[in-house]
Amino acid sequence: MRTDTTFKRAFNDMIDILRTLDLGEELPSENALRTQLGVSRTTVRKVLAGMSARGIITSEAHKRIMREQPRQIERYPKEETLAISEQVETNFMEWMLRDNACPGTEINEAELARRFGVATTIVREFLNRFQRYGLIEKRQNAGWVFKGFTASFALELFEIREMFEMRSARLFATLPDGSPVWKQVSAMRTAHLELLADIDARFQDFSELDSRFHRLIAAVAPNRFIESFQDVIAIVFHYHYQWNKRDERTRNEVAIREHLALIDALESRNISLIDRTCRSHLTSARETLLRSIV
Amino acid sequence: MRTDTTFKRAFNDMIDILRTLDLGEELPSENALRTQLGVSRTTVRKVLAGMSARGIITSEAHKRIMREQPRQIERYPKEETLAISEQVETNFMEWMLRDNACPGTEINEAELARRFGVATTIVREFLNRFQRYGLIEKRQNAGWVFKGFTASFALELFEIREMFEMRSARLFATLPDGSPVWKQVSAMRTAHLELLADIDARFQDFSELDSRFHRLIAAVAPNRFIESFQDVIAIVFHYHYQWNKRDERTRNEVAIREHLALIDALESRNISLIDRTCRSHLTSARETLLRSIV
DNA sequence: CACATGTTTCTTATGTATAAAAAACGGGGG
DNA sequence: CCCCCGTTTTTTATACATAAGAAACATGTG
Repeated sequence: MRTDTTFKRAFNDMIDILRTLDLGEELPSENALRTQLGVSRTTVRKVLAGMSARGIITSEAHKRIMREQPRQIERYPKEETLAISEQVETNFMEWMLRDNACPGTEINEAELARRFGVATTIVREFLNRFQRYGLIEKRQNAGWVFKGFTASFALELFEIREMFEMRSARLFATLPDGSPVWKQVSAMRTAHLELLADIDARFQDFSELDSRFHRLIAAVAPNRFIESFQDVIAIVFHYHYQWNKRDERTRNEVAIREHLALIDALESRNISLIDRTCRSHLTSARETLLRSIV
Repeated sequence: MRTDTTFKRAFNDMIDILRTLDLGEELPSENALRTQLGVSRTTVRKVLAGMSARGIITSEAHKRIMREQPRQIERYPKEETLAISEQVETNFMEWMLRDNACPGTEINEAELARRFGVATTIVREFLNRFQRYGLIEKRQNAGWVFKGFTASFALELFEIREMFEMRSARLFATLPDGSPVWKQVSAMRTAHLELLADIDARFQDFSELDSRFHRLIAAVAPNRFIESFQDVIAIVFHYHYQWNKRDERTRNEVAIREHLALIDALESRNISLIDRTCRSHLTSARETLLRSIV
């Protein structure tokens, strides 16, 4: 009943590993592969068996040899490497953000399960996890209510975000020169500059950089609740902007420049400058989001 | 497969409703009872059928009459009125806070299900919901890790709590005289004074009052993420202090006095006084919690 | 004896089944 | 036509089943 997405993902990854080997070369041990692929040895063995069956490697006694370069053709398609629970997330976000989904809509576990073609258990599990994002609410012995991806959602989200982010940014002013964080900040600046230099081609890479940037700032003083809130922000932005591409290039370019200003401010250790720069970035991000909600 | 806890709870509640009626009096309509009991009409009818079967009421055509006062004996025991998912919560919190459960302990869905005598589905569902409290973490394709009810958990919790609470408390300074909130604040003071007057007998009632007090403060400017965080606080305090009774009376009395001081401060609209009083209460609550963790 | 591979056992991810509860439907009386 | 009650349909809460994956155990080889 369980899908073999872990196997398929590992299989695809193994192709990349094999491509680094020469013909006739001996493969790493199962345990080494286990670490490289990040799966259990059981799955490693299944992958190796698959490679054997395709004639890509040969398994002699206690020895596996590269026989033939695997071709990209052999890869499993991306969809088959996603666990059902991940597909449900995508399906649901799409339903919510792209289709109808006006505030107050009742969410029906059974119907979603039918629509997505999965078991109710999975939908239920997803909704239970998704609850923490503040977009749905459960009613006892009945279904869920969708509260809407509304302006007030965005405002509440940003109120918290501002509290958290200002708290972390301010802490930078007190960070000693020797802290390893400064190196990461500096690397972050480089990454931003590189993206900016090639913005026309790479503007879509910003989303991931954005998330990494804000996580770096928060990580200056770890707090599990703040980190968990960043998951909320990440998922909201990821999916929302995935279906709202308006002005994407401009939007991202503006944000990059704001990030660079904030990096300068952090390095200056000037607390009032940090405050101003950080708040202005958040205000601008909030306005951008609000404008795109309508 | 599903338990009939909703029915049993409604049945017990119905006994209380029937006790307000005279013998021979006609019962309210099914719809009216539905609202009073907060369940579906299906369940109301099941309850009525049960009452009929016991001879407590008679059902003539389109008319139900009180026949006999129900006795308390007829009540279902409390345990049978709790949904399995609620029992699992209690069981789990008990396992976590009272039994072993040191940081890093691996949590095994299957084993917990066996231990609690329930289906794995339910345990899984519970863990998924419980994840947001920041005490457990999931590892892909494997079990969960208990992060420990540690000092750092308490510190992180209180860092957020302070941010949120100070934010709300400060807003009181700008609240107009006519705001209905002031009535609620004043009622809150009365409730505290009453509890204080009878502290020796009622000190255990504080926990619930505490939660209501902090929710009232937060409600001055509703934010779903803050409200959701208060659930975290509520559950942590509820269960933790349920098994840590040391100094309970003193602890609660101190907190009541701090609440009263905060109420005075709020009413004064003096922002620096509010700040000071609020922070000092939170500091004291934090220290109390830290002391009880050891 | 350290580490690699082969084998067995246990756990998780996901589907299916079903009683309980909710919701929808429908007829009848004031 | 609105509300009440009887009936039917749909959905949720919970149990159980099973393939995939992880972990534990066993055996072999340099």
